[in-house]
This record gives sequence, structure tokens and C-alpha cells, in this order.
Amino acid sequence: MDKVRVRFAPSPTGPLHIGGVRTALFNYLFAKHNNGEFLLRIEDTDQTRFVPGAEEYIQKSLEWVGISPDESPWNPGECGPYRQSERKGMYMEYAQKLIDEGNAYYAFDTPEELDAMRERLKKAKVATPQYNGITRMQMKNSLTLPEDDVKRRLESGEPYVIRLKVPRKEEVRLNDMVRGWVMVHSHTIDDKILMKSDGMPTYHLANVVDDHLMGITHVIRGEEWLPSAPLHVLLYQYLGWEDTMPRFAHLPLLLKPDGHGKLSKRDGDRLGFPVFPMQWADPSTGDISQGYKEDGFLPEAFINFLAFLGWSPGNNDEMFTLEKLVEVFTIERVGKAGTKFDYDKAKWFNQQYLKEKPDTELAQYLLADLEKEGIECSPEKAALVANQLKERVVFPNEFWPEGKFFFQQPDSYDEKTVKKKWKPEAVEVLAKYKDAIVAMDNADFNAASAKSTFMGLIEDAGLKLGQVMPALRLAISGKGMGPDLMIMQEIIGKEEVAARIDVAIEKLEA
RNA sequence: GCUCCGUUCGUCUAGGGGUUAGGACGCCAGGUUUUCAUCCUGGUAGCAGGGGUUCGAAUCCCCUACGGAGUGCCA
Repeated sequence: MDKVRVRFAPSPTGPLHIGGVRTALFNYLFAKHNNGEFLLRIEDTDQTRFVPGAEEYIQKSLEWVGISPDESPWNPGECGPYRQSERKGMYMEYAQKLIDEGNAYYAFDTPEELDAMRERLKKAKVATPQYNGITRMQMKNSLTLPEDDVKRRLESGEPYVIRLKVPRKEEVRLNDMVRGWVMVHSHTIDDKILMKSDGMPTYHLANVVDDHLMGITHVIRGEEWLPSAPLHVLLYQYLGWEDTMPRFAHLPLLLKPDGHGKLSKRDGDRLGFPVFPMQWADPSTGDISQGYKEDGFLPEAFINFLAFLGWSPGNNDEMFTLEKLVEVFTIERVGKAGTKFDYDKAKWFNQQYLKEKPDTELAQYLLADLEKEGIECSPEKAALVANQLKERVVFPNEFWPEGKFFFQQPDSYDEKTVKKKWKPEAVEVLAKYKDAIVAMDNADFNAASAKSTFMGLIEDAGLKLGQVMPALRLAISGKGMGPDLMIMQEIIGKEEVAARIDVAIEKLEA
């Protein structure tokens, strides 16, 4: 058995969306599970749709999630080039072979003539107007025109395309790894254009030729390609490559979370969550679309979530690192039905991974935000703060807004809590507590000593915890809820705690 | 319209002739916690419908319905 080689073949027509990333991921997982290679090929045969920056975006996105290809335009292997536009000269040879063997032909119809043909057929109530075994005999092509006329047109430089001559009556079968045997009658396939008038191949030809030349053993792509897969099978047959034809696996589509239809680039703005792995600025409009990376998703959470869109390990396990996914991933466990995207579950995955991260690593996110705010902080303190916060947030970029009070005096006090819990008897205890800690040695002040001091005073006053604790929290953080109050104080420090109590009393008693 | 593909809790899914149809997210309730979050426990909710085959169907077959994709000198 040849070495497994798969490819991800995006078009650089804009940012990759999560459906594309999932396709890339499944390709990667399949390749690595089988000790194979994962390559990337840029399918840029449509020059009119080229979007600057799209290719770089694809590269960066795959890098971010950790599934960089073994061969690609920016890391070429033996089978280059890896951009179809740069392979332009390679395709005509194969188109010519098809023509020579009677499996393809030249066509000279203009777009207007094609439109007219389709209109005519529609009026005649033909179910599916197509350029096929019947209609091609009424069009302008090398099958209907005299040989010398064809020759003259070709030599005069008249624009032409090359079309596949699809047989009239033939059953085309393919054994899809996800869907099993799929069979279509050749008369439902039309004479697809193989070479465009600009000299570029269409997807169909380029795809088959390149996959063959690059030694691709398995084609794993979205279900939207299933209807044209029989056409590709035909091409492999006519090109004489049937014995090395790759196996196909058509992945279920990613659907809109609400309503119906394929998930699209616009859905992100409409539904309020990203559909792109990374932020994308549209070069023509300047519009910015949010991305998972910038929104605070950890790549391992993003990958884990994506893997479960259309695949499952077959047991109840849910947490899988990329390495673990490689180990257990098989195409057999890919489902057939379309999959709706659930953002809540994506967030849950992120939180699970966030909680497991070491404090020192999480501290980096906080440190970065603090630097932007111009606040100095030691890595040690940042780690302590992250530790207190990590089980209460979903995204690392919430550390700063959620933990502001670790670094700054509260600029306001939660009204509801003030109203309910800022009572004279509590304030009295607070004042005593402040005096008590001011009298303490700095070295003696910590969560434990703060707690025993505070508890002692509450007991002396004949009050309960719940009557005083919220007032202290309010004074320190301005909030009615948050992390452990005693640990908070230890991190913030004795002097600052005392100062904040003073400020709170002053402000709230005014 | 036509061709192809699909359909298990709201969502992601396990289960492929005999299961109390399992798990996860969400939601609800209770517990833990000074509070919130985390965490723990429990609950809610599903085999699209109809025919077969079979002692027995979520599971196999057929039909219907619904959904999706494709139907371009786009990929």
C-alpha cells in the first residue's frame, strides 16, 4: 500500500471559514493517523475571484490550530508548484489526450449562445437544461462543425473551451468512505468545461490532474462535491488512471445554527459569533470579521470542538488533544448528516481547557492586557490573580476586566449590594478591622490571618458572616461577588486593603 | 423542476435486530461555597410518518414527508 497522501485544497477567495478548517483538520487527522502526509494546494484557477491576503490567512490559520501541511506553496515538496495558477502549463497535455481519444471536444459557443440555449430548453420544459449528449449536437463545437472550420477557428485565435464528452448511457459508481456506494447515470452529468477560454483549467480537470500528479491517495472534502464526484471518476477513467484513483470521503456539511442551509460567512455577524478562525479585514470594504483566536479561544479547544462536528470517537469521551485525535480518528466514525453549529458548546470546551492551563501560562494574557493599561505587575502576582479567576471566566481576555480590582481601587460600588449589605453595624466592624490590620506586621498579613482577625471581630460584634463579609468585599472590589475574599486581600496587600476600606467608608457614608 | 445525499432529546452525538435508547452542551432543581463562578447530585427532553420483513425493528426493506447539496468559462 502506498503511503497515504491527502490534500486540503482551498480557493484563495477570502478567509477560510470554520467549515474549511474542519475539512483541513479531518484531512490532517486522517493523514497522521495513517502515518501519511498532509499537503496543501491553492486552487486559484479563477483569477477573477482572487482576494489578496487570503492565502496568507489560510497559512496563518492552519498554523494557529497546529495543523501545518507537510507540503505547501510556502513549504514545497517534490510535487510543486502548489498553486494551480503556477501549474497552468501542465493541464493542456491532459486535455489534449482526452480530445485525441475522443473523450473531449472543442466548443466555440459564446456565453450569450449558451444562455439562449438554456432559455430555449427551459421554454421547451426540459427538466434540466444542460450541454449534454443531446444538445451538444445543436451547438458550435468540434463535433458539429466541419473539421477544417474547427481548424480555422483554432488557428485564428477564436476563443474556445474544451468540454468533456460524457457518454450517454453509462452507470458511474463510486465507493465513498462516508456514504458507501453512490451511483449516478451518466446522462444526468453534462459536458463540463475542462479548459476555460482563458487557458486555465476548471476545478474538475485541475483537481484530477493535480491529485494524480501529487500522488494523492484519499480525497477528503465537503459534501458539496459529491454531485460532481462521478464526473471526476469519469476523468480518472479516461485519463487512464483508474488503478491509482484516490478514494473519496465526502464530509457532512456545517449548517447554520438557526434555520437552515449551509453555514456561510455572513452568519457570523448575524448570529454574533465568529465563523472564521482568525480575524479578517476585507481588503475591499475594510469590514472586520471577528475570529476565534482574537475572541480568546484556545486553539486546542477550537480543534477539539471542531473535531466533534461530524465525528465522534464512539464512546463518551469528549476531551481530546490534537495528538489524541490523531490516535483515534478514523473516517469510519464520520457521520453522514449535516451538523448545526453550537456556539455554547464551543465556549464550554474553551472553559474546560482554560481551567486546566497552568497559572503562569494564563498570567501571560493578563500581563499583556496590564501592559496596555500601563500597569506594572510581577509575573508572580499575575499568576496568583489568574489562579483566582480562571474558573470564573471562559476567555483569557476576561482576566483584566474581571480582575481589575486586584490592581485598582474600585471606581464604583455595586448599587444593589450597597443597598442590601452596607449597614452601619457592618461598617463599624470594617473600621475596627482596618485598625486591626494596620497594626499588624506586614509579614503577618495573609489570607489566614486576615480571616481569623475578621472572624474574631464579627463574633465580638455578635454578627454573622453574611452580615459583614459583603460589605468588606464591596469596599475592596466594588462588587457583590467574586473570588475568595481572604485570598484577594493577601494578593492586594495590607496597605491597599486598609486604604480601600477608608475610601469606601468615606464615599458610601457621604 | 431534475440528480444526488441525509433524518436518534432544542443542539452535538452513542447505539446497526432483544437496551429502563447512553453521554455531552443548554435549561431547571438541590448540594458545596461568605457571594458569584467552579464542582457534585438529580431532573427535563429524542428514534420524522406510514407500510412491510421478523417471535421481536431506533436498528433491515419500501413509500411518503421534511431537510440539505448540486444543477456556472465558481471552487
